[in-house]
Parts: sequence; C-alpha cells; structure tokens
Amino acid sequence: MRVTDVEIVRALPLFSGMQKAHFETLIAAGYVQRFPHKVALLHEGEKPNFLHVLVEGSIEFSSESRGRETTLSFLKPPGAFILAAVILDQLYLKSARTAEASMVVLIPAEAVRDVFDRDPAFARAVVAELAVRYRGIVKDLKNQRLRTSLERLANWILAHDEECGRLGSFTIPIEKRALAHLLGMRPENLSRSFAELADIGVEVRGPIIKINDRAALAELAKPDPLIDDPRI
Amino acid sequence: MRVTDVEIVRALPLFSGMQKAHFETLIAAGYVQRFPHKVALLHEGEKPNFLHVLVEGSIEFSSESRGRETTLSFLKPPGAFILAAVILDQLYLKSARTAEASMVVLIPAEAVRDVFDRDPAFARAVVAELAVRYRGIVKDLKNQRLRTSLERLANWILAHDEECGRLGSFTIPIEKRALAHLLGMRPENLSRSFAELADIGVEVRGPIIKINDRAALAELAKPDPLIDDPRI
DNA sequence: CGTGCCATTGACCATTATCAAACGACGTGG
DNA sequence: CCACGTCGTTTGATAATGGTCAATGGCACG
Repeated sequence: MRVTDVEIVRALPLFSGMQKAHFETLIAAGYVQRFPHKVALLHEGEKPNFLHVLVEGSIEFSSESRGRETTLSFLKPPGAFILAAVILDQLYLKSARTAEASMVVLIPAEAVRDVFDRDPAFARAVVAELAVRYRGIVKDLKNQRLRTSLERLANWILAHDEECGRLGSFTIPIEKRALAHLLGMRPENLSRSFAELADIGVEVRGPIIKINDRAALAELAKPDPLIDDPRI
Repeated sequence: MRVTDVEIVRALPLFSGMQKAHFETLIAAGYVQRFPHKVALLHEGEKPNFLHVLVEGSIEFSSESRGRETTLSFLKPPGAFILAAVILDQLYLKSARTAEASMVVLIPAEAVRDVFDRDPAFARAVVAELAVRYRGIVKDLKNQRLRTSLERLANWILAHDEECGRLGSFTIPIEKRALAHLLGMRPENLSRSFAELADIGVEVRGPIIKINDRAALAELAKPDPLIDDPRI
C-alpha cells in the first residue's frame, strides 16, 4: 500500500482517533485494490468479509427485488462503507458497484471487529459514523415519503448547486439514468421533470444545469433543513 | 423510580453490559414519566435533552413537511429512542408521540454522552443498537422504493402474522389510519387494498385479519428476507 | 340521543410507470 | 471519412398506482 493511501485512510474521522498500534494492525491486514468503472464489489445478501474504504473514485449502492432496481446512494471519497454489516457480522443489504474507476482499501472484517473491541476511540468513531449514516437515511426516507419526484428533483438541484458553491450552474456528476434511480424515479420521468422545470427557469443542456430563477425553484422545492441540510 | 423499572432498563442490551457505577449514574440522573395516549414527547427540529427509554406502552414516530405527514415507525417496549440525535447532540429528525398510555425513562443527554465516553461496553452497545436501527431503515427505504402499497400491505400482514406466532389470524395492534401512514399510504387506499386482498383469501372484519390462503398471499407479497426478515 | 371520529365507498384527479419509437452522441470498422 | 451500431436520452401514448374530495355508515362516548 502506498504511503499516501495509508495517510488518506488514517485521516478519516473513523480512523484518526484510534491508537497507532491498532491502526497499524488494521492496515497491515488490509490491502488496496483498484477497480474499473461499473464493477460489482458486492451483492446484497452476501456476508461481507471486508470493511471497504473508498480512497478514489465513487461507489453506487443499489438494491433489487421482484425485478425492480433502485439506487440508494452514492459515496464519494474519502469514506468507509459496509460498516454496519461488518460490525454486526450480518448479511449486506445493498449491492455496491463502482460508478467510476476507483481505489478501495479492504480491511478484513474480523480485524475490524477485533480492534473495535479493544480500542474505545475507534468504537466511538464507529458510533459517530453510524449515527451520521442513520440520520442520512432517515432523511432519504422522509424525502421519498413526503415529496413527489418533481419536488425531489428540484431539491436535489438546489442541494447540489449548494454543494458546488452556489454558482447557479453545475454539471451533473453522474448519468441522468443514474440520477433518476437515485431520486427514486424512471429515466423517462426525469426527462419530463426537467422539461417541467424549464418553465421556472431551469436550463438543461446535456449534463449542464443552470438555475436562472433560484427563488422560483426554491418556491417549488420548498427545501426543508431537516431533509436537505447535510450539516444537520 | 421503582425497582422493577430500573431492572427493565438495566436488562436492555443497551445497558446490560455497562459498569454498575456508570449505570447508576445514568439512573440517578434520570427519572420516570407516564404519559397518556397521543401525547407529543418531542417534535422534529428540537434538540433532544434526554435519551428516552420506553418501558411500557408504545411510541409512534412521524415526520411532516409541506403539510404532508407520514409515520416512520412504531416502537414497542423495551427500547431506547432518540439515540442518534443524543449521541451527536443534534436536532431530532422525527416527532414522537405516545400511541397508547406509556411509561418512559428519561436520561439526560449530557449524562449519556458522558458515560458513553468513559464506558467502552456502553459504547459498544450503542454501536450495536445504531447498526441494527440503521439496517432497519435501509429495509424501510427498500420496502418503499421497490414495492407498491398493496405489496407493502401484503408483506406487512405476513410479517405481523409471523410475529404473532404464525396463527393465520391476528388483531391489528393500531388504528387502520395509523397502519396506512406506517405503510406510506392514505387510509382510503388501505381500505381499497384490503378489499383487493379479500379476493385472495384475506378476511378483514374490523381489526381482525384472517389469512385463509397463505400461499396466495405470499405469491402476491413475494416476501424478501433482505427486506422483511427482522433477524437479518 | 347527539356528536365526533374512524372506516368505507365512489368519483375524480395527479403522479408515476410502462411500452414504443425516434433522436442524437459517440465509437468502431469498413 | 463515412456508414453503422450502441447506448443514453427524449417524446408520445397509455395504463397503473395513489391521492383528494365528498358522502355515508358504524360505533363509542358523553
């Protein structure tokens, strides 16, 4: 493993507070792997053997049932995933695949549980991570239950613009079909929703989105901090 | 606080492993409160001052936005709630109200965070609790995204019958309107869905549900362990 | 008895999915 | 360099799903 990769992992809140020796145990047991675009890292229903840490690239999490599929989230580096399943040693509930060429650090689940039992600082960091994730998914469920797909799209545009520095214009970081699945809708529907938003000043040219009338968009979206604010 | 109440709390996985002294600190700082039916314990957006432990009764968790409301879950005793918000000292994302007359143990959030930092066993129990809750909500989101309301109802009936001992018949433990909101639908729609299920042998008389043809119901529901099995 | 609340039913509308076709960008092979 | 296929996107038509509004019936409680 390259020194810089180790440093990226060490800098994660999840690992930064733990004892040096314990961290080195984990790193020694782990290894780095690179994956091309669209490679399945694991399928729902499998028992995970490794805690995954995304160092570079991005990961898409999805789930499937009765022939239907949905995207639950995307992860950008740096960040750990499959934490809950690893800690509980239970089946993974989602499938994960690379959304672009990615680099992942794999740490044996056994080692993670081991250190978790011996390093209080690590245990606390795991708690913080899980609590944040838990809250994130509560927001996702609220978003899904309390909003129409058009409203979810409008809020996603506002939130993503915010994330990009509130420039009023940005490039969609994923394919539109992937965005549709993330928002819990079909690609056809996303197209039509974009068309509707054109009426209130949202310009879409290919992957580029421009907000011409933020007030109008916000009026439609009615963003709610308890759903949309990532800091809360 | 009555001794039996203290024992109920101590028996919870969340508290059973921690040091006696720490537990007694928490209990000394906390107190018991009884609430009648339909009392709001807290509103989304508030900063929680107490970790709540439900000893008796039941609690409904809901959320509201743009004038729409939805029920996210119910909790039966014994169980703790508002854990993630207490640990992170952040705003609560849901509202909680009693779904029947209930008894709740309130433990100051400050004390919880304090002990959490000093008692590794407690920290580990918090992790386990959060991980289980996290997985529960992932299942809820999958349930919502991958199924129609009729399918959610069919699976709820199967799961609840299972929980009641697979007797093929049970009484709905909550009002139908509450069940509708829990399943992410309107009461009117729930009525119609029950009517549809009558065609495949689901008898509904008032709050009593009888499954006459489990195979047919399962054929419609297509239960998925990664969504419906509470042990996974 | 009223009165109020829940459940049900009907009519209608909004939202979303499905199926099909056409379009357009892009890369490959002739 | 162009023809062609592939794949993502868009558009249209239609159907399924779910929500809204209104009216009615039943039941509990005062």
